[in-house]
Amino acid sequence: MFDRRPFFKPIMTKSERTRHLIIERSAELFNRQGFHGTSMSDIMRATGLTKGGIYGNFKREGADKKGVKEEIAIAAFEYAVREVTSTIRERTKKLTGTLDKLRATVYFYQERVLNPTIKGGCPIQNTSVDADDNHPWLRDRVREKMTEWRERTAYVVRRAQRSGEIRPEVDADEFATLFIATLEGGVMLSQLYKDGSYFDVTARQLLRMIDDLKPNGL
Amino acid sequence: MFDRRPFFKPIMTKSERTRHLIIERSAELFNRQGFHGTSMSDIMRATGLTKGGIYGNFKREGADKKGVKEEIAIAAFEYAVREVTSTIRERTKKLTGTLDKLRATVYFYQERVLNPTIKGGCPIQNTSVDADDNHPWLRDRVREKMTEWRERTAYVVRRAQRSGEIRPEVDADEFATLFIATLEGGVMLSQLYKDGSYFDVTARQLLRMIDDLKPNGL
DNA sequence: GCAAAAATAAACCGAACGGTCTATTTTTGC
DNA sequence: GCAAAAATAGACCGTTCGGTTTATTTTTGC
Repeated sequence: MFDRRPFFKPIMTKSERTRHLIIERSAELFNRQGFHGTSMSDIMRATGLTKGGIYGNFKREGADKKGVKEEIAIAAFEYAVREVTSTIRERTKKLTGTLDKLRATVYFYQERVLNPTIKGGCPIQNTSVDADDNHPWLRDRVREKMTEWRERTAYVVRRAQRSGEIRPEVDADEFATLFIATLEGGVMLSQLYKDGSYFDVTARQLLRMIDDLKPNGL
Repeated sequence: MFDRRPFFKPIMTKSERTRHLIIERSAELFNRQGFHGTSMSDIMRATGLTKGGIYGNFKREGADKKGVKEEIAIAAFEYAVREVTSTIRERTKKLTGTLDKLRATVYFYQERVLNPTIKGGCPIQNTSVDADDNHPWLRDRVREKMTEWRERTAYVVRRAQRSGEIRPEVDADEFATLFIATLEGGVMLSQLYKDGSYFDVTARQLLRMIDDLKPNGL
C-alpha cells in the first residue's frame, strides 16, 4: 500500500529476493544433509517454489558447466559462513582486548553448539567433510573460508603482539591452526552426542591456550 | 587343487567370503562419499558383483525394516573402525609405557593423515558428520565407537595413574575427550587442505599434552 | 495503464535410484 | 558323483533424481 516506492529503485528486485530466499532456505538443508543428501525437491518444499521458480532464478548467469544445484550449494555455503561470521563479529567487535575477543569466540560456540546459527552445526566443518573427497568445486570454497578464518585469527594475534598484549614468542599461525582445530574437534564431539559437555572440555582448554598468550607474569 | 580340505570345515564359506568382500570394498566408498553419495551401482562396480550377488548375501538375516544399503553401511563402518583400531594397536601393543603408547598414536595419525588406513580419512569423523543429523541408525554406531575410544583412552590413563606414571590430579575422562577432539580437529584441517602440516601443528600440541601428564619434576 | 520483460507453474524428459524376482550356475554335504 | 541348497546374473519394477520446456502469471519501466 504505502512504500510502493514509485520514485525509488526498489532495494531488491523480485528475483533478487527470491534468489535470497532460495539460498537462505537451502543453507540449512545442505548444512544438515550434505550435497548428495539434499534434493531439488527438498529445496522446492523448503522454499514453496516449483522447479521453474528455482531454475529461473539461477543459471541464466554464467553458462558454465556446473548445474543449478551446485550453484545453490556454493551460494548457500557462503551465505551460511557469512551468517556465522557476522554473528560472531557482532559479539567480538564491542570488545577491545584481543584476548577478550578470542574468549568471546569460545563462549559463542559454547553457547551455540546445540543451537547453531545455521541448523546442523558449523558449515565449515560439515561442508569440509562432505566436500573434501567428492566435490572439489565446493571444497575449494571451504578452503578459502577456512584460510580466511585462520588468517584473521593469526592477524589479530600478531597485532596484539605489536601492542604487547600477547607474548612475542607466540607463533601466530600455529596458534590460529591449533585454536580452530581444537574448537572444531570439540564441535564434532558435541554434535555427535548432542551434548554440550564435550565442547565444554575443549572450551576450557581453549581458554587456557588464550591465557597462555599473555606475557609472562601478567 | 591341493588344500581342498575334504576333511575340514572351510574357514569361511563362500557367502562369508563374498560378504566380507562387499563390506571391505564398500568401506572405502562410504568413507569417502558418505551414505547418500554411495550408490548400489558403486558397490556393484567396486565388488564386480551384480544386484543378485549383493542382495543375496545380505538381507535374509534380520527381516527388519532397514534396507540392504543401510546394512552394508553399518557393517562397512564397523569394519573400517576395526581396521584402524587394529592397525594402531599393532603399533602400541609392543610399547610398555602408557605415555609412549599415546605418543605412538599421535605419530601414527601424523604419518597416515594423507594415506589413511581406509581411504577418505578417519571413519569416525566422516561417518559422524555424515550421520549425526540424517541417519540415526548409523549415528548410534558412531557414538558407540567414539565412546569405546574415549573410554579406552581414559582407562589407560587411569591405569597409569595407579602405577604412578601419570599425575593423579589429571582428569582421565577430560584428557581423553581433549585428546580425541584435538586429534580429530587436526585431521579435519589436513584432510581439507590435503596438507599434513596442519596436523603437525596439532601433533605437537598433543605431544605437549602427553608430556603434561607426567608427575611434576620427572 | 499498458506493453515488454521477467518470474513462475507444471508437464515432461531420460537417467539413475534402491529393490525384487526368476532362471541359471556354483557350492555344498553326503 | 550327484542331488539339494546356496549364490549369483540380469531383467524388471516403481520412484525419484536433476534438468528442460512451454504456457501462464506477475513485475517492471515508461
